[in-house]
Amino acid sequence: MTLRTRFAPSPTGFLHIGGARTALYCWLEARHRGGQFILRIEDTDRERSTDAAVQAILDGMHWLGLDPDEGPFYQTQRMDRYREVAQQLHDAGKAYWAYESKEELDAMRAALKARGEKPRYDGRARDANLGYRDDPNRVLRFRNPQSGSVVFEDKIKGRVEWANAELDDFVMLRPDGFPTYNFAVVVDDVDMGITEVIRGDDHVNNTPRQINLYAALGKPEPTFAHLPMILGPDGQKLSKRHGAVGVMQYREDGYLPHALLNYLVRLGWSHGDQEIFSIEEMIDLFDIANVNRSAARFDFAKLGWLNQHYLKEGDPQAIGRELAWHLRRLGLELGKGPDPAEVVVALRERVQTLKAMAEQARIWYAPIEKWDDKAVAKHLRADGAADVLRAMQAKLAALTPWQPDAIHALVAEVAAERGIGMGKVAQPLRVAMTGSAVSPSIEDTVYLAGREVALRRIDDAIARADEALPPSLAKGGTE
RNA sequence: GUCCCCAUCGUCUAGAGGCCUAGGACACCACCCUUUCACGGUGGCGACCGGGGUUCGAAUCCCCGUGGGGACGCCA
Repeated sequence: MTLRTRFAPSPTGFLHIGGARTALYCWLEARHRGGQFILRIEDTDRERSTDAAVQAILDGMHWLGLDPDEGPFYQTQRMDRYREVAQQLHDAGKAYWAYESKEELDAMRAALKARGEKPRYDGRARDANLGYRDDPNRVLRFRNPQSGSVVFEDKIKGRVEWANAELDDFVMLRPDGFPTYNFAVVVDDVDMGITEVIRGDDHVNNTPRQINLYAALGKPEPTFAHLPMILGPDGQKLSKRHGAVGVMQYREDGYLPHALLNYLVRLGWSHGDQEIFSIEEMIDLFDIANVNRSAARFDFAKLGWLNQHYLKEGDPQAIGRELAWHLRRLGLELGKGPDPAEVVVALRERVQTLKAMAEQARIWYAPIEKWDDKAVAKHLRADGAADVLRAMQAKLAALTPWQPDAIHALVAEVAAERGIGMGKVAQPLRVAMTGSAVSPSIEDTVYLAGREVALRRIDDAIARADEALPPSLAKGGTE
């Protein structure tokens, strides 16, 4: 029997970062062992499920490259099957109808809790033999064993034992005939031939119920692996206030899918001291049995480091296409500036995200918007700055070919002619090109601007140097 | 409240009784490189939650405590 894993999100929002890791592990486990990865949308909660959320999940998985071998399957399209299995269980005496109202159930739980017991269904309809009748409170409950215990070998947690006395007769079918989670999951996992269930930690205590269901159905149970949670940087449950939780938000924030995948795979799993994993290595080395037992905190700093690593290592053309997406989002016209792939090479050692890269690249696609007064005062109004700029302008106007190396040579030339340091030439020129004292190497900065723009900006800079100083900087206060 | 799970540097982790004076990475600090900012390089700071056992020997095994997390729905 080939291994089959599945990722089964409920479409009540975007693809959560924790869900993305679960999906990744399921996908890796399937790839590693030559099995199949199935996607199933658990949309039986009609109140909260939306089509937009389904699309968001599909988009997120596709962006990460976690495409399923089968699916997506939708639970709402399998209603007949759930009713069929429910009927079968009922006829075999393994499920029964119950009619308690919400109020009655609440009162029951409150009473139990008051006595220091776990709040749960007390099974009052279990042997009442109420049969089927039309009633707004009608639910079908599973007849869970009352004694003994359920034992399973979790691939991550090890041996887990659960007393049946802790479990209650959970609802399988709601009044509207829709299945509940525990029931639908088992029916689907059986029908879809799932051999290995990998899911979040929060499902461990559903596992014994589900195993009892497998037994009632007379089906072999799959193996289980429960992943520890991902916490926010403060150790609390990861939520919106921690920043991005939706996978597509990471694209907008300028992260590469590979970086996110690499970060996620190391969160709870490791292979010795290795930090960087190609997709092939992940597939080759990943083993669900080596996953940690404890929860991990999300660390944006490390994600940023990984992202920059992939920015530096990746193919500039491919990253350039992704950068183009960000440039357009900033409202910049690609036709007005350099090839994004060249921008990638110039900026990838200075930023951690594509978003930051696009913002820094703005100077090559649009006029300078912001002038750093301090930089202007210090470098443009410095003695000799105007002279240096005019000299550079003249040489740049005649330069062939228009290449970074050649531009660098001009800067060195101008500095040598005047017996001054490179910084005395590069900094005024940098401020002229960008409006600020910080940018990539001066030759790249000038080269990417293009000759026409470069010459014009030098004119502008010289004019600006003659303008009145802002009061705060008027008296020689250049620092 | 009841049940379940977890516990190594700030963070992610290595560690399967002696290889541990506990290793790596991110972050942080210092220095070097340098036309700015970065990148890079070198070095530094920094942890086995506490208490009992078991053992010649424990970060590693057991128990208790403490702390954290999860679950207890006609949500998934």
